[in-house]
Amino acid sequence: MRYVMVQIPNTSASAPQAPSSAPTSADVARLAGVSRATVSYVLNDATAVRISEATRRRVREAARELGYVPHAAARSLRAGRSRMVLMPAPAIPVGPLYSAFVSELQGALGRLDYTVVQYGTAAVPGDEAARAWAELRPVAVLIPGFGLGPEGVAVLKRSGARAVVTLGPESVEGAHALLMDHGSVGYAAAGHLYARGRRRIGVVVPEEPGLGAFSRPRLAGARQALRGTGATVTALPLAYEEDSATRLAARWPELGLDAVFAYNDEYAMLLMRALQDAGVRVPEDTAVIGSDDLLLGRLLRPRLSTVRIHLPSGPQLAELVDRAVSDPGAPPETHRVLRVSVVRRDSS
Amino acid sequence: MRYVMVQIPNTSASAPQAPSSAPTSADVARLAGVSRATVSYVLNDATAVRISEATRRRVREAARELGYVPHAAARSLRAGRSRMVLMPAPAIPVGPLYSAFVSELQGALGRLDYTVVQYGTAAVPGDEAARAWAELRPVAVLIPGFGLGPEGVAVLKRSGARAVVTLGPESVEGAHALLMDHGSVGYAAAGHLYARGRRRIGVVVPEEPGLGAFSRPRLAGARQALRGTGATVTALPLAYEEDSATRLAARWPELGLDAVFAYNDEYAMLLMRALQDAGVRVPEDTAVIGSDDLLLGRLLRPRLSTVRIHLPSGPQLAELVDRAVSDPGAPPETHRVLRVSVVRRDSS
DNA sequence: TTGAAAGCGCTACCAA
DNA sequence: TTGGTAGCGCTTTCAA
Repeated sequence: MRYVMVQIPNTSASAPQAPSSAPTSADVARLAGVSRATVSYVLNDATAVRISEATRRRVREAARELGYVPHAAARSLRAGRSRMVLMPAPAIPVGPLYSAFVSELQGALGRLDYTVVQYGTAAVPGDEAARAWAELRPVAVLIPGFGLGPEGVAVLKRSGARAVVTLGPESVEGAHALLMDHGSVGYAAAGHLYARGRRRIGVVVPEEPGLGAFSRPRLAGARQALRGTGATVTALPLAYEEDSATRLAARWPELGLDAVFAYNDEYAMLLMRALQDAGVRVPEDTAVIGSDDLLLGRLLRPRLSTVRIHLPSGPQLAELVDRAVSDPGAPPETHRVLRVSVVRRDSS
Repeated sequence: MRYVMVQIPNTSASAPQAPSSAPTSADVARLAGVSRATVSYVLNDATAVRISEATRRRVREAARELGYVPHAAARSLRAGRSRMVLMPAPAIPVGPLYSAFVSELQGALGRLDYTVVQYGTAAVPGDEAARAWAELRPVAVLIPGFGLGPEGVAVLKRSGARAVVTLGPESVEGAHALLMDHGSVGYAAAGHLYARGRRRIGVVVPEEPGLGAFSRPRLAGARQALRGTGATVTALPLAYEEDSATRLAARWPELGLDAVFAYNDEYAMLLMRALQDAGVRVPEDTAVIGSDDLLLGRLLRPRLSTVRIHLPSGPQLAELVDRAVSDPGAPPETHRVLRVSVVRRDSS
């Protein structure tokens, strides 16, 4: 006859509250000497049932003692819905403007009792990614940028997302849209330069991949602002490196430009320095304007003119999300949220 | 006799695949004419069972047709574990350095088949937040910054987190630690200034809340570098605004400093401009050094000296996480990951 | 005032 | 090769 070693599971009676695994509401119930239902009532402050104060205390005490933490997945599985708002993290590093916006938005949604989660998207193409997001069954999805097609929206909605909101250059069929038309940035910049008497205008287009989504519309906006005026627009590819700026500045005489919209303040600072080093006077020979109104831009001499960009307020967007969640049947709203204003300093 | 209008639920036989709710594996099974078990086998490419090619195709076809997306919560509830790595989003807007690091890390973890999720923490105090994170039952938690106590770590572990890793200034009982000792930044900066012959050294301390976690150790590091040398260290509160810098620069003569470590390149640029405007010559009267090696710092004249900070590589950290998850019993590792090097340019 | 039990969607064991 | 089924942790009727 042979004997076999058997490992006794440590949830046996001999080890009442083994720390090997997370305590469940059943554990709490056992310790408090009540049913699981009662535990649920107490911990969720259910108003429909009346539980004696003594029982409440016992349950709370037991939960605290065990370090009970409810299981969100189990809860939302049972409930059929969650309070998770999913937001794919932008693939490219994004500036302080956007960071502040996201942070404010998270706060506002948190106050409405949503849990905001940024999904580390990496570089998965649109409708593929939508499936991954849908697996989490978020109640709402906020998608910065673009790359999501109507098909992706449908996947999300079919899997229970009650609100899909895109924050990007164009609206997508079936989703709410916060239109951030970067064309207006280029439009404002070019309009300003034209008003200052400039007629041969360069527009910096970053070579960094991933910025095309912003730079293309900005260039197009500049073109549109000058359409029919006789002024010219020249696209100027530029990498975010000193070398690249130096090379571009060296070509300046042959380009014959009298102004440049440099995509944003960082590229503007880079280019302006290179131009000055190459003997181009700013703003006399060439006017320069950036965007984003970074503090650092004000430190240069001449102080950098810029296009200030106003993103929507967090509470405002949170409100939209909440409304959409409450009434998923409502037709998609489209808001143009990117407001823009020119801040003229000394470089233009 | 009275009649009552009854709304026929659209999951009835008359509407086989109503889009009202997300299709489940049972729906797929029904459409394919197989059992739910078979659906699970096919869609998960289970190797333990052999399913005929014809059946596989039928199942796949049905899933595609219904737009079936598996329910992650149900899956991990059943499995008892998830592949979610949770990372609280830092409360304060953080620079490109850190963004790049996070992005790289996400990629690396993604390649190891983890799902990275940034939890919008807002400003919940440490051990309170830990409970919220624990509700999601992540398999690992990466905590940037600090503010989490041993109690929080325990909560996370008890609720199933197999790896808890802190990325911050000090290690926490029970958790793996990637020690990012910002003292070394101050140490390197002050050491450099001393080696350049400076003896009365200012250290900028940002007034912005939330930066204290970085600025305090940097200041302390500078003090430590100069301990016993006879050189002095003066803390210089500075807000990230032109006014504040102007006021500080106005006090410069009375401060009698011959060098300043300006927290980082941004504050350094701000202060250097103000100093120059106030007639202080850089580096002759006062040497200036920042940190982070921003491109923009090279654009100033004199070019800004800086302390370059090297964060750990994403794959390296991903490896650590994966190891910790595989072997949760292993003792916590502590790695000093913040490497630092001085880049001298013209301002020091 | 409390408890028993069903069931959310999924996977894995065991039988057929 | 496929199906039946238990059960993960939770909430919520319905009964007692």
